[in-house]
Amino acid sequence: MPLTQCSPQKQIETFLPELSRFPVFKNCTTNQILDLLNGATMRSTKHRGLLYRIADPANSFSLVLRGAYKLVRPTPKGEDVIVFFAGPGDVIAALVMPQLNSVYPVSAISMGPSLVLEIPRITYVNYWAKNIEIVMLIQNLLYNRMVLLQDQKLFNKNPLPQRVGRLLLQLIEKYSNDSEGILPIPLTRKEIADSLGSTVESVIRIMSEWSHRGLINTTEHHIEILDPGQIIKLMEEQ
Amino acid sequence: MPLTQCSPQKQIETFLPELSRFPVFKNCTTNQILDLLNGATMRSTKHRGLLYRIADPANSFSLVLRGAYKLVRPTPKGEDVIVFFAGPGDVIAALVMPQLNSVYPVSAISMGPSLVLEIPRITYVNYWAKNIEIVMLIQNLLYNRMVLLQDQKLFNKNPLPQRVGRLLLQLIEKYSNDSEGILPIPLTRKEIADSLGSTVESVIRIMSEWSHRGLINTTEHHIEILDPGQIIKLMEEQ
DNA sequence: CGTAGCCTTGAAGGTGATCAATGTTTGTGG
DNA sequence: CCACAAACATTGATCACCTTCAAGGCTACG
Repeated sequence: MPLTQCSPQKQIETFLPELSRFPVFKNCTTNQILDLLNGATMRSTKHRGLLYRIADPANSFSLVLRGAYKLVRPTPKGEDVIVFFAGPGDVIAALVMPQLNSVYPVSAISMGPSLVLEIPRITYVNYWAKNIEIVMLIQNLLYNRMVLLQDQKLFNKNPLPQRVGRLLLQLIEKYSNDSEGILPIPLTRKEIADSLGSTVESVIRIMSEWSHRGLINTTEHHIEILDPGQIIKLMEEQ
Repeated sequence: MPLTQCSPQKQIETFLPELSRFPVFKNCTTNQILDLLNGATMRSTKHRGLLYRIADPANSFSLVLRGAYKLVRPTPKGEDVIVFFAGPGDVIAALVMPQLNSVYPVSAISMGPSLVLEIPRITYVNYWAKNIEIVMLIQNLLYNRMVLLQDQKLFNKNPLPQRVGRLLLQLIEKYSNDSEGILPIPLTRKEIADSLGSTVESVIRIMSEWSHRGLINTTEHHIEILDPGQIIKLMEEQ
Protein backbone atom coordinates (compact mmCIF):
# COMPACT_ATOMS: atom_id res chain seq x y z
CA MET A 1 0.00 0.00 0.00
CA PRO A 2 2.83 2.48 0.23
CA LEU A 3 3.38 2.08 -3.48
CA THR A 4 1.19 4.98 -4.42
CA GLN A 5 3.17 7.24 -2.18
CA CYS A 6 6.34 6.80 -4.20
CA SER A 7 7.21 8.30 -7.55
CA PRO A 8 6.79 5.97 -10.49
CA GLN A 9 10.53 5.82 -10.89
CA LYS A 10 11.02 4.79 -7.26
CA GLN A 11 8.34 2.15 -7.53
CA ILE A 12 10.07 0.55 -10.47
CA GLU A 13 13.43 0.58 -8.77
CA THR A 14 11.92 -1.44 -5.96
CA PHE A 15 11.38 -4.24 -8.41
CA LEU A 16 14.78 -4.07 -10.07
CA PRO A 17 16.27 -7.18 -8.47
CA GLU A 18 13.18 -9.11 -9.50
CA LEU A 19 13.19 -7.66 -13.00
CA SER A 20 16.78 -8.61 -13.67
CA ARG A 21 15.89 -12.24 -13.12
CA PHE A 22 13.24 -12.25 -15.86
CA PRO A 23 14.26 -14.03 -19.06
CA VAL A 24 13.53 -10.89 -21.13
CA PHE A 25 16.15 -8.93 -19.26
CA LYS A 26 18.77 -11.65 -19.21
CA ASN A 27 22.28 -10.16 -19.30
CA CYS A 28 20.97 -6.62 -19.08
CA THR A 29 22.65 -4.06 -16.87
CA THR A 30 20.55 -2.03 -14.48
CA ASN A 31 20.89 1.01 -16.70
CA GLN A 32 19.80 -0.93 -19.75
CA ILE A 33 16.74 -2.12 -17.89
CA LEU A 34 15.88 1.42 -16.87
CA ASP A 35 16.15 2.49 -20.50
CA LEU A 36 13.86 -0.31 -21.59
CA LEU A 37 11.35 0.83 -18.98
CA ASN A 38 11.37 4.44 -20.07
CA GLY A 39 7.99 6.00 -19.32
CA ALA A 40 6.69 2.81 -17.75
CA THR A 41 4.10 2.88 -15.01
CA MET A 42 2.86 0.32 -12.55
CA ARG A 43 -0.70 -0.78 -13.07
CA SER A 44 -2.62 -3.07 -10.79
CA THR A 45 -5.80 -4.86 -11.68
CA LYS A 46 -8.22 -6.56 -9.38
CA HIS A 47 -9.75 -9.98 -9.81
CA ARG A 48 -11.48 -10.25 -13.19
CA GLY A 49 -10.25 -6.78 -14.09
CA LEU A 50 -9.66 -5.90 -17.73
CA LEU A 51 -6.08 -4.98 -18.61
CA TYR A 52 -6.51 -4.82 -22.37
CA ARG A 53 -9.57 -5.24 -24.53
CA ILE A 54 -9.20 -7.00 -27.85
CA ALA A 55 -9.27 -4.70 -30.89
CA ASP A 56 -8.56 -1.57 -28.84
CA PRO A 57 -5.69 0.58 -30.18
CA ALA A 58 -2.47 -0.79 -28.75
CA ASN A 59 -0.48 2.12 -27.41
CA SER A 60 1.31 0.21 -24.69
CA PHE A 61 2.32 -3.28 -23.73
CA SER A 62 2.85 -4.90 -20.36
CA LEU A 63 5.28 -6.95 -18.39
CA VAL A 64 3.61 -9.05 -15.72
CA LEU A 65 5.08 -8.63 -12.24
CA ARG A 66 2.59 -10.36 -9.94
CA GLY A 67 -0.43 -12.54 -10.34
CA ALA A 68 -1.66 -13.79 -13.70
CA TYR A 69 -3.69 -12.84 -16.72
CA LYS A 70 -5.69 -14.93 -19.14
CA LEU A 71 -5.39 -13.95 -22.77
CA VAL A 72 -8.79 -14.43 -24.33
CA ARG A 73 -10.24 -14.43 -27.82
CA PRO A 74 -13.97 -14.70 -28.52
CA THR A 75 -15.38 -17.13 -31.05
CA PRO A 76 -17.89 -15.92 -33.65
CA LYS A 77 -20.59 -17.45 -31.45
CA GLY A 78 -19.57 -15.31 -28.50
CA GLU A 79 -17.84 -17.97 -26.46
CA ASP A 80 -14.45 -17.29 -24.96
CA VAL A 81 -11.28 -19.20 -25.69
CA ILE A 82 -8.21 -18.81 -23.53
CA VAL A 83 -5.10 -18.85 -25.68
CA PHE A 84 -2.47 -18.26 -23.00
CA PHE A 85 -1.98 -17.81 -19.28
CA ALA A 86 0.53 -15.01 -18.67
CA GLY A 87 2.48 -14.99 -15.42
CA PRO A 88 5.34 -12.99 -13.89
CA GLY A 89 8.02 -12.38 -16.50
CA ASP A 90 5.64 -12.80 -19.42
CA VAL A 91 4.99 -9.93 -21.78
CA ILE A 92 1.53 -9.06 -23.03
CA ALA A 93 0.98 -7.51 -26.44
CA ALA A 94 4.68 -6.89 -27.09
CA LEU A 95 4.36 -8.62 -30.44
CA VAL A 96 2.04 -6.06 -31.96
CA MET A 97 4.21 -3.12 -30.93
CA PRO A 98 6.39 -3.05 -34.07
CA GLN A 99 3.50 -2.06 -36.35
CA LEU A 100 2.03 1.38 -36.31
CA ASN A 101 -1.65 1.72 -35.43
CA SER A 102 -1.95 -1.86 -34.27
CA VAL A 103 -4.71 -3.15 -32.02
CA TYR A 104 -4.64 -5.66 -29.19
CA PRO A 105 -4.94 -9.17 -30.61
CA VAL A 106 -6.48 -10.56 -27.39
CA SER A 107 -8.23 -9.40 -24.27
CA ALA A 108 -6.13 -9.65 -21.11
CA ILE A 109 -8.11 -10.34 -17.97
CA SER A 110 -6.72 -10.50 -14.47
CA MET A 111 -6.95 -13.71 -12.47
CA GLY A 112 -6.81 -12.58 -8.88
CA PRO A 113 -5.25 -9.22 -8.01
CA SER A 114 -2.30 -8.68 -10.32
CA LEU A 115 0.35 -6.16 -11.16
CA VAL A 116 2.06 -5.18 -14.41
CA LEU A 117 4.56 -2.69 -15.67
CA GLU A 118 2.85 -0.87 -18.49
CA ILE A 119 5.31 0.35 -21.09
CA PRO A 120 4.47 2.86 -23.81
CA ARG A 121 4.75 1.77 -27.41
CA ILE A 122 7.26 4.49 -28.12
CA THR A 123 9.67 2.92 -25.64
CA TYR A 124 9.39 -0.33 -27.52
CA VAL A 125 10.15 1.40 -30.78
CA ASN A 126 13.04 3.42 -29.40
CA TYR A 127 14.70 0.94 -27.07
CA TRP A 128 13.39 -2.59 -27.41
CA ALA A 129 13.32 -2.80 -31.19
CA LYS A 130 16.83 -1.35 -31.43
CA ASN A 131 18.37 -3.97 -29.17
CA ILE A 132 18.89 -7.20 -31.03
CA GLU A 133 19.44 -9.20 -27.86
CA ILE A 134 16.07 -8.14 -26.55
CA VAL A 135 14.34 -8.86 -29.82
CA MET A 136 15.80 -12.36 -29.82
CA LEU A 137 14.65 -12.95 -26.25
CA ILE A 138 11.14 -11.79 -27.09
CA GLN A 139 11.23 -14.07 -30.09
CA ASN A 140 12.12 -16.87 -27.74
CA LEU A 141 9.13 -16.16 -25.51
CA LEU A 142 6.94 -16.15 -28.58
CA TYR A 143 8.42 -19.41 -29.77
CA ASN A 144 7.73 -21.05 -26.43
CA ARG A 145 4.12 -19.96 -26.62
CA MET A 146 3.80 -21.42 -30.06
CA VAL A 147 5.21 -24.74 -28.89
CA LEU A 148 2.65 -24.69 -26.09
CA LEU A 149 -0.14 -24.24 -28.60
CA GLN A 150 1.31 -27.05 -30.70
CA ASP A 151 1.44 -29.30 -27.66
CA GLN A 152 -2.21 -28.61 -26.96
CA LYS A 153 -2.97 -29.55 -30.54
CA LEU A 154 -1.10 -32.81 -30.11
CA PHE A 155 -3.21 -33.79 -27.14
CA ASN A 156 -6.50 -32.62 -28.55
CA LYS A 157 -7.51 -36.14 -29.51
CA ASN A 158 -6.89 -37.49 -26.05
CA PRO A 159 -9.85 -37.97 -23.72
CA LEU A 160 -10.79 -34.94 -21.70
CA PRO A 161 -9.55 -36.19 -18.30
CA GLN A 162 -6.03 -36.46 -19.66
CA ARG A 163 -6.18 -32.95 -21.07
CA VAL A 164 -7.46 -31.51 -17.80
CA GLY A 165 -4.67 -33.28 -15.95
CA ARG A 166 -2.05 -31.97 -18.34
CA LEU A 167 -3.28 -28.42 -18.00
CA LEU A 168 -3.29 -28.52 -14.21
CA LEU A 169 0.22 -29.97 -14.04
CA GLN A 170 1.50 -27.41 -16.54
CA LEU A 171 0.00 -24.51 -14.66
CA ILE A 172 1.31 -25.74 -11.33
CA GLU A 173 4.76 -26.15 -12.81
CA LYS A 174 4.61 -22.63 -14.19
CA TYR A 175 3.09 -20.77 -11.27
CA SER A 176 3.90 -22.70 -8.15
CA ASN A 177 6.85 -20.95 -6.56
CA ASP A 178 7.59 -23.33 -3.73
CA SER A 179 7.12 -26.60 -5.59
CA GLU A 180 4.00 -27.40 -3.58
CA GLY A 181 0.95 -28.74 -5.34
CA ILE A 182 -1.10 -25.61 -4.78
CA LEU A 183 -1.97 -23.40 -7.71
CA PRO A 184 -1.53 -19.87 -6.39
CA ILE A 185 -3.98 -18.28 -8.82
CA PRO A 186 -7.76 -18.61 -8.82
CA LEU A 187 -8.70 -20.91 -11.69
CA THR A 188 -12.35 -21.71 -12.28
CA ARG A 189 -13.65 -24.80 -14.03
CA LYS A 190 -15.10 -22.53 -16.68
CA GLU A 191 -11.60 -21.24 -17.35
CA ILE A 192 -10.23 -24.75 -17.62
CA ALA A 193 -13.00 -25.51 -20.09
CA ASP A 194 -12.33 -22.31 -22.04
CA SER A 195 -8.68 -23.24 -22.29
CA LEU A 196 -9.34 -26.81 -23.44
CA GLY A 197 -12.22 -26.03 -25.77
CA SER A 198 -14.62 -27.98 -23.62
CA THR A 199 -17.56 -27.18 -21.34
CA VAL A 200 -17.87 -26.40 -17.63
CA GLU A 201 -20.06 -29.38 -16.96
CA SER A 202 -17.63 -31.86 -18.42
CA VAL A 203 -14.71 -30.40 -16.47
CA ILE A 204 -16.75 -30.44 -13.28
CA ARG A 205 -17.66 -34.08 -13.69
CA ILE A 206 -14.01 -35.01 -14.10
CA MET A 207 -12.71 -32.93 -11.22
CA SER A 208 -15.52 -33.96 -8.89
CA GLU A 209 -14.52 -37.55 -9.34
CA TRP A 210 -10.89 -36.65 -8.64
CA SER A 211 -11.95 -34.82 -5.50
CA HIS A 212 -13.86 -37.85 -4.25
CA ARG A 213 -10.90 -40.08 -4.98
CA GLY A 214 -8.64 -37.71 -3.07
CA LEU A 215 -6.43 -36.76 -6.00
CA ILE A 216 -7.15 -33.06 -5.76
CA ASN A 217 -8.53 -30.62 -3.24
CA THR A 218 -10.34 -27.47 -4.19
CA THR A 219 -11.10 -25.14 -1.35
CA GLU A 220 -11.67 -21.39 -1.39
CA HIS A 221 -11.17 -21.06 -5.14
CA HIS A 222 -7.75 -22.61 -5.17
CA ILE A 223 -6.85 -25.93 -6.69
CA GLU A 224 -4.43 -28.27 -4.97
CA ILE A 225 -3.09 -31.46 -6.43
CA LEU A 226 -2.74 -33.96 -3.62
CA ASP A 227 -1.52 -36.90 -5.67
CA PRO A 228 0.38 -35.81 -8.78
CA GLY A 229 1.54 -39.38 -9.34
CA GLN A 230 -2.02 -40.55 -9.82
CA ILE A 231 -2.75 -37.72 -12.22
CA ILE A 232 0.34 -38.48 -14.23
CA LYS A 233 -0.60 -42.15 -14.29
CA LEU A 234 -4.05 -41.20 -15.55
CA MET A 235 -2.48 -39.37 -18.43
CA GLU A 236 -0.13 -42.12 -19.45
CA GLU A 237 -2.54 -45.00 -19.40
CA GLN A 238 -3.67 -46.41 -22.70
CA MET B 1 16.62 -29.86 -65.53
CA PRO B 2 19.56 -27.69 -66.46
CA LEU B 3 19.87 -26.71 -62.81
CA THR B 4 22.45 -29.34 -62.00
CA GLN B 5 24.66 -28.06 -64.75
CA CYS B 6 25.06 -24.67 -63.08
CA SER B 7 27.18 -23.76 -60.11
CA PRO B 8 25.25 -23.38 -56.85
CA GLN B 9 25.82 -19.67 -57.00
CA LYS B 10 24.38 -19.43 -60.50
CA GLN B 11 21.38 -21.50 -59.50
CA ILE B 12 20.55 -19.15 -56.70
CA GLU B 13 20.92 -16.08 -58.87
CA THR B 14 18.28 -17.49 -61.17
CA PHE B 15 15.82 -17.17 -58.33
CA LEU B 16 16.84 -13.69 -57.22
CA PRO B 17 13.84 -11.82 -58.63
CA GLU B 18 11.56 -14.32 -56.94
CA LEU B 19 13.49 -14.17 -53.69
CA SER B 20 13.31 -10.42 -53.44
CA ARG B 21 9.53 -10.63 -53.42
CA PHE B 22 9.46 -12.87 -50.33
CA PRO B 23 8.38 -11.14 -47.12
CA VAL B 24 11.60 -12.21 -45.37
CA PHE B 25 13.69 -10.27 -47.82
CA LYS B 26 11.52 -7.19 -47.92
CA ASN B 27 13.59 -4.07 -48.52
CA CYS B 28 16.79 -6.08 -48.96
CA THR B 29 19.25 -5.21 -51.70
CA THR B 30 20.51 -7.94 -53.97
CA ASN B 31 23.85 -7.93 -52.22
CA GLN B 32 22.22 -8.24 -48.85
CA ILE B 33 20.24 -11.22 -50.06
CA LEU B 34 23.37 -12.87 -51.36
CA ASP B 35 25.00 -12.37 -47.98
CA LEU B 36 22.04 -13.91 -46.24
CA LEU B 37 22.29 -16.91 -48.56
CA ASN B 38 25.99 -17.46 -47.93
CA GLY B 39 26.78 -21.14 -48.34
CA ALA B 40 23.23 -21.97 -49.32
CA THR B 41 22.43 -24.83 -51.64
CA MET B 42 19.37 -25.85 -53.56
CA ARG B 43 17.74 -29.03 -52.39
CA SER B 44 14.83 -30.71 -54.08
CA THR B 45 12.66 -33.35 -52.50
CA LYS B 46 10.24 -35.64 -54.21
CA HIS B 47 6.70 -36.40 -53.14
CA ARG B 48 6.63 -37.63 -49.54
CA GLY B 49 10.36 -37.01 -49.25
CA LEU B 50 11.84 -36.16 -45.87
CA LEU B 51 13.50 -32.75 -45.66
CA TYR B 52 14.14 -32.76 -41.92
CA ARG B 53 13.51 -35.38 -39.29
CA ILE B 54 12.32 -34.28 -35.87
CA ALA B 55 15.00 -34.42 -33.16
CA ASP B 56 17.87 -34.59 -35.64
CA PRO B 57 20.66 -32.07 -35.03
CA ALA B 58 19.70 -28.84 -36.73
CA ASN B 59 22.69 -27.62 -38.71
CA SER B 60 20.74 -25.85 -41.39
CA PHE B 61 17.39 -24.29 -42.07
CA SER B 62 15.41 -23.88 -45.25
CA LEU B 63 13.56 -21.35 -47.29
CA VAL B 64 10.83 -22.87 -49.42
CA LEU B 65 11.00 -21.96 -53.10
CA ARG B 66 8.55 -24.31 -54.78
CA GLY B 67 5.93 -26.77 -53.67
CA ALA B 68 4.99 -27.32 -50.06
CA TYR B 69 6.00 -29.11 -46.90
CA LYS B 70 3.94 -30.33 -43.99
CA LEU B 71 5.49 -29.81 -40.58
CA VAL B 72 4.65 -32.83 -38.48
CA ARG B 73 4.91 -33.82 -34.85
CA PRO B 74 4.08 -37.32 -33.59
CA THR B 75 1.84 -37.90 -30.61
CA PRO B 76 2.93 -40.27 -27.84
CA LYS B 77 0.64 -42.88 -29.40
CA GLY B 78 2.47 -42.65 -32.71
CA GLU B 79 -0.09 -40.68 -34.66
CA ASP B 80 0.96 -37.69 -36.71
CA VAL B 81 -0.23 -34.15 -36.21
CA ILE B 82 0.38 -31.51 -38.85
CA VAL B 83 1.19 -28.20 -37.18
CA PHE B 84 1.84 -26.10 -40.27
CA PHE B 85 1.82 -26.14 -44.04
CA ALA B 86 4.90 -24.34 -45.35
CA GLY B 87 4.80 -22.85 -48.84
CA PRO B 88 7.04 -20.65 -50.99
CA GLY B 89 8.50 -17.85 -48.89
CA ASP B 90 8.08 -19.72 -45.62
CA VAL B 91 11.11 -20.63 -43.56
CA ILE B 92 11.51 -24.02 -41.94
CA ALA B 93 13.43 -24.44 -38.71
CA ALA B 94 14.79 -20.89 -38.67
CA LEU B 95 13.56 -20.44 -35.13
CA VAL B 96 15.86 -23.02 -33.63
CA MET B 97 18.94 -21.62 -35.31
CA PRO B 98 19.86 -19.14 -32.55
CA GLN B 99 20.63 -21.85 -30.01
CA LEU B 100 23.71 -23.98 -30.22
CA ASN B 101 23.23 -27.73 -30.58
CA SER B 102 19.55 -27.45 -31.26
CA VAL B 103 17.48 -30.14 -32.92
CA TYR B 104 14.64 -29.93 -35.39
CA PRO B 105 11.37 -29.37 -33.54
CA VAL B 106 9.28 -30.97 -36.29
CA SER B 107 9.64 -33.28 -39.25
CA ALA B 108 9.32 -31.56 -42.60
CA ILE B 109 7.83 -33.75 -45.33
CA SER B 110 7.40 -32.78 -48.95
CA MET B 111 3.95 -32.63 -50.49
CA GLY B 112 4.56 -33.16 -54.15
CA PRO B 113 7.96 -32.39 -55.66
CA SER B 114 9.36 -29.35 -53.89
CA LEU B 115 12.40 -27.16 -53.76
CA VAL B 116 14.14 -25.31 -50.95
CA LEU B 117 17.19 -23.21 -50.38
CA GLU B 118 19.08 -24.89 -47.57
CA ILE B 119 21.08 -22.43 -45.54
CA PRO B 120 23.77 -23.40 -43.04
CA ARG B 121 23.29 -22.48 -39.42
CA ILE B 122 26.49 -20.48 -39.43
CA THR B 123 25.03 -18.14 -42.02
CA TYR B 124 22.08 -17.54 -39.75
CA VAL B 125 24.38 -16.74 -36.85
CA ASN B 126 26.66 -14.49 -38.88
CA TYR B 127 24.22 -12.69 -41.12
CA TRP B 128 20.58 -13.23 -40.18
CA ALA B 129 20.92 -12.78 -36.44
CA LYS B 130 22.98 -9.63 -36.87
CA ASN B 131 20.39 -7.88 -39.00
CA ILE B 132 17.61 -6.54 -36.84
CA GLU B 133 15.30 -5.99 -39.81
CA ILE B 134 15.53 -9.63 -40.74
CA VAL B 135 15.00 -10.77 -37.17
CA MET B 136 11.86 -8.68 -36.95
CA LEU B 137 10.56 -10.10 -40.22
CA ILE B 138 11.19 -13.64 -39.03
CA GLN B 139 9.41 -12.76 -35.82
CA ASN B 140 6.51 -11.61 -37.91
CA LEU B 141 6.34 -14.92 -39.77
CA LEU B 142 6.41 -16.68 -36.41
CA TYR B 143 3.66 -14.46 -35.06
CA ASN B 144 1.47 -15.20 -38.05
CA ARG B 145 1.91 -18.91 -37.48
CA MET B 146 0.92 -18.51 -33.85
CA VAL B 147 -2.22 -16.63 -34.83
CA LEU B 148 -3.05 -19.46 -37.21
CA LEU B 149 -2.74 -21.97 -34.39
CA GLN B 150 -4.91 -19.76 -32.20
CA ASP B 151 -7.53 -19.54 -34.93
CA GLN B 152 -7.61 -23.30 -35.17
CA LYS B 153 -8.13 -23.44 -31.43
CA LEU B 154 -11.04 -21.01 -31.73
CA PHE B 155 -12.80 -23.24 -34.22
CA ASN B 156 -12.06 -26.51 -32.51
CA LYS B 157 -15.51 -26.70 -30.99
CA ASN B 158 -17.23 -26.24 -34.31
CA PRO B 159 -18.55 -29.31 -36.10
CA LEU B 160 -16.07 -31.09 -38.31
CA PRO B 161 -17.56 -30.06 -41.69
CA GLN B 162 -17.01 -26.41 -40.84
CA ARG B 163 -13.42 -27.08 -39.86
CA VAL B 164 -12.71 -29.00 -43.05
CA GLY B 165 -14.20 -26.17 -45.07
CA ARG B 166 -12.11 -23.57 -43.27
CA LEU B 167 -8.93 -25.51 -43.85
CA LEU B 168 -9.57 -25.96 -47.56
CA LEU B 169 -10.39 -22.29 -48.07
CA GLN B 170 -7.31 -21.24 -46.09
CA LEU B 171 -5.01 -23.50 -48.08
CA ILE B 172 -6.46 -22.39 -51.39
CA GLU B 173 -6.03 -18.77 -50.39
CA LYS B 174 -2.44 -19.44 -49.43
CA TYR B 175 -1.33 -21.64 -52.30
CA SER B 176 -3.51 -20.83 -55.24
CA ASN B 177 -1.52 -18.51 -57.43
CA ASP B 178 -4.12 -17.71 -60.04
CA SER B 179 -7.11 -17.26 -57.78
CA GLU B 180 -8.72 -20.40 -59.18
CA GLY B 181 -10.33 -22.88 -56.86
CA ILE B 182 -7.73 -25.56 -57.48
CA LEU B 183 -5.32 -26.48 -54.73
CA PRO B 184 -1.99 -26.89 -56.52
CA ILE B 185 -0.52 -29.30 -53.97
CA PRO B 186 -1.51 -32.90 -53.38
CA LEU B 187 -3.48 -33.04 -50.13
CA THR B 188 -4.84 -36.36 -48.93
CA ARG B 189 -7.82 -36.82 -46.66
CA LYS B 190 -5.50 -38.31 -44.10
CA GLU B 191 -3.51 -35.08 -44.12
CA ILE B 192 -6.65 -33.04 -43.64
CA ALA B 193 -7.52 -35.27 -40.71
CA ASP B 194 -4.00 -35.00 -39.27
CA SER B 195 -4.23 -31.25 -39.45
CA LEU B 196 -7.64 -31.07 -37.82
CA GLY B 197 -7.06 -33.73 -35.18
CA SER B 198 -9.69 -35.96 -36.69
CA THR B 199 -9.75 -39.24 -38.63
CA VAL B 200 -9.61 -40.15 -42.30
CA GLU B 201 -13.00 -41.78 -42.25
CA SER B 202 -14.76 -38.74 -40.90
CA VAL B 203 -13.11 -36.45 -43.42
CA ILE B 204 -13.99 -38.80 -46.25
CA ARG B 205 -17.63 -38.92 -45.25
CA ILE B 206 -17.81 -35.13 -45.29
CA MET B 207 -15.97 -34.65 -48.57
CA SER B 208 -17.82 -37.46 -50.32
CA GLU B 209 -21.07 -35.72 -49.59
CA TRP B 210 -19.66 -32.46 -50.92
CA SER B 211 -18.53 -34.23 -54.06
CA HIS B 212 -21.99 -35.65 -54.64
CA ARG B 213 -23.53 -32.26 -54.10
CA GLY B 214 -21.12 -30.76 -56.61
CA LEU B 215 -19.37 -28.41 -54.16
CA ILE B 216 -15.93 -29.86 -54.76
CA ASN B 217 -14.18 -31.99 -57.31
CA THR B 218 -11.28 -34.25 -56.47
CA THR B 219 -9.54 -35.80 -59.42
CA GLU B 220 -6.00 -37.11 -59.68
CA HIS B 221 -5.04 -36.15 -56.13
CA HIS B 222 -5.94 -32.54 -56.48
CA ILE B 223 -8.80 -30.83 -54.74
CA GLU B 224 -10.87 -28.24 -56.49
CA ILE B 225 -13.54 -26.15 -54.88
CA LEU B 226 -16.33 -25.64 -57.37
CA ASP B 227 -18.68 -23.64 -55.21
CA PRO B 228 -16.84 -21.62 -52.57
CA GLY B 229 -20.02 -19.74 -51.78
CA GLN B 230 -21.73 -22.91 -50.62
CA ILE B 231 -18.75 -23.88 -48.48
CA ILE B 232 -18.64 -20.46 -46.88
CA LYS B 233 -22.37 -20.65 -46.26
CA LEU B 234 -21.88 -24.03 -44.61
CA MET B 235 -19.38 -22.52 -42.23
CA GLU B 236 -21.47 -19.57 -41.25
CA GLU B 237 -24.73 -21.33 -40.62
CA GLN B 238 -25.81 -21.70 -37.03
C1' DC C 1 -31.04 -8.86 0.76
C1' DG C 2 -30.54 -9.57 -3.85
C1' DT C 3 -27.59 -10.31 -7.61
C1' DA C 4 -23.72 -12.33 -9.85
C1' DG C 5 -20.43 -15.72 -10.27
C1' DC C 6 -19.39 -20.32 -9.54
C1' DC C 7 -20.34 -25.19 -8.70
C1' DT C 8 -23.23 -29.34 -9.11
C1' DT C 9 -26.21 -33.03 -10.82
C1' DG C 10 -29.25 -35.43 -14.06
C1' DA C 11 -31.18 -36.89 -18.48
C1' DA C 12 -31.02 -37.10 -23.38
C1' DG C 13 -28.98 -37.09 -27.64
C1' DG C 14 -25.62 -36.53 -31.33
C1' DT C 15 -21.16 -36.20 -33.35
C1' DG C 16 -17.45 -38.42 -34.55
C1' DA C 17 -14.12 -42.33 -33.23
C1' DT C 18 -13.21 -47.05 -33.84
C1' DC C 19 -13.05 -51.40 -36.17
C1' DA C 20 -13.33 -54.12 -40.22
C1' DA C 21 -13.47 -55.08 -44.94
C1' DT C 22 -12.84 -53.77 -49.73
C1' DG C 23 -11.87 -51.11 -53.89
C1' DT C 24 -8.72 -48.04 -56.44
C1' DT C 25 -4.57 -45.84 -57.83
C1' DT C 26 0.39 -45.27 -57.79
C1' DG C 27 4.90 -46.73 -57.75
C1' DT C 28 8.62 -50.15 -58.05
C1' DG C 29 11.39 -53.97 -59.32
C1' DG C 30 11.99 -58.15 -61.78
C1' DC D 1 5.49 -54.75 -69.36
C1' DC D 2 3.63 -57.25 -65.72
C1' DA D 3 3.13 -58.18 -60.82
C1' DC D 4 3.11 -56.94 -56.39
C1' DA D 5 3.27 -53.72 -52.68
C1' DA D 6 2.14 -49.47 -50.75
C1' DA D 7 -0.57 -45.54 -50.44
C1' DC D 8 -5.01 -43.72 -50.76
C1' DA D 9 -10.16 -43.79 -50.89
C1' DT D 10 -14.54 -45.79 -49.45
C1' DT D 11 -18.54 -47.74 -46.92
C1' DG D 12 -21.04 -49.71 -43.05
C1' DA D 13 -22.03 -50.82 -38.22
C1' DT D 14 -21.43 -49.85 -33.51
C1' DC D 15 -20.88 -47.22 -29.50
C1' DA D 16 -18.44 -44.12 -26.16
C1' DC D 17 -17.59 -39.67 -24.98
C1' DC D 18 -18.94 -35.36 -24.45
C1' DT D 19 -22.18 -31.64 -25.44
C1' DT D 20 -26.47 -29.64 -24.61
C1' DC D 21 -30.32 -28.30 -21.88
C1' DA D 22 -32.48 -27.71 -17.49
C1' DA D 23 -32.70 -26.94 -12.71
C1' DG D 24 -30.91 -25.89 -8.39
C1' DG D 25 -27.53 -24.77 -4.56
C1' DC D 26 -23.66 -22.23 -2.64
C1' DT D 27 -20.86 -18.18 -1.56
C1' DA D 28 -19.25 -13.47 -1.91
C1' DC D 29 -20.22 -8.84 -2.13
C1' DG D 30 -22.37 -4.26 -2.79
